[in-house]
Amino acid sequence: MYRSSVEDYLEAIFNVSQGKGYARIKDIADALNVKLPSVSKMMRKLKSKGFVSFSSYGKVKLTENGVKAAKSVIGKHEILLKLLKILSVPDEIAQRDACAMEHHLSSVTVDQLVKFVKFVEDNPVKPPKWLKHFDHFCKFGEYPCRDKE
Amino acid sequence: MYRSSVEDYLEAIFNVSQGKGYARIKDIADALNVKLPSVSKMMRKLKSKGFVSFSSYGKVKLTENGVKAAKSVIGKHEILLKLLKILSVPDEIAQRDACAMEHHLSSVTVDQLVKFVKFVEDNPVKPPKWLKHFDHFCKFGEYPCRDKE
DNA sequence: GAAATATGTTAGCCATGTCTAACATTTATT
DNA sequence: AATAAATGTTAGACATGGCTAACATATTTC
Repeated sequence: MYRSSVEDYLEAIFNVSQGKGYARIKDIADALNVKLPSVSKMMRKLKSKGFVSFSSYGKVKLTENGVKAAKSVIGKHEILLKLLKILSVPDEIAQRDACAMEHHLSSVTVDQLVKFVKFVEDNPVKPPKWLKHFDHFCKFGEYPCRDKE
Repeated sequence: MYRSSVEDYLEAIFNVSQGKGYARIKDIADALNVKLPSVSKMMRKLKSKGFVSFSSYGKVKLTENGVKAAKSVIGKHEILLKLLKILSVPDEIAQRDACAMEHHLSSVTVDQLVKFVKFVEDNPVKPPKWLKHFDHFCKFGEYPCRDKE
């Protein structure tokens, strides 16, 4: 596979570090489904970019900037995931697609998605009536009734 | 840039061929913002995959399979574009983001997006009430009124 | 604590897709 | 038709990110 990149690594390191406070090369390799040397190589790059601190055979830790960058990626992932779920994309597929698309979302779009998800989640009526209509529309291909929205 | 790939080329060839019925290497290069040799090289690949027919210094034409593949990419692009526009992402940014994400959408997700867009577009009330509420929510950060959806 | 196992590193290769420079072919211009 | 301009090709380089094989260091386990 050729899709992984700096952002995937940051995300993986962040996730793997939860609790432990650091990541091992192996953890990252497992998380991303790549081999150890690929991780070793990438760590040099990440270090040179100031995203991680680590020395040979040691623990990988995100720097402050690394955490910031990781959170940004994870934020995109989460928001895409929420959107896809709202649109009734099955969980597993939503996960995969969110993962694949997260690198390509501009911040403007992210902002809009955030607003949309908030709009849905904060709606006083849960779930919002129109969403129920959407569910119905998905199942039957037509509106539940001609004058609801 | 490193993001272009077979799918981008197919899309570009399809678009450029509209009307003329074929594409020149230069057209494609301009459309994708790459140099001529990059296109030459990719054409060999596309030809070997059976997506285009073309011979040196000649015209590039999509094969039947090429057209099919191109249309699939373009479909994804369009549906993403529509979704982003519904969510009030500015046109230019929606274009760029749709382009960047189109390669990563699974067909299941595409199906859902198609349904969602259809749900919005076919709604008897135009624009749907909830969408107007969303607009309001975007502008003011709150619902227009406590009992509408 | 010595041997076995697990983890990490280095070196070197592969594939993708980009580029420039040099050369080839077409097409347009005069 | 000869020259100039535009377009296309080839060769060779670079960067990214993946891999295997061989070696190095840690960690277990006995």
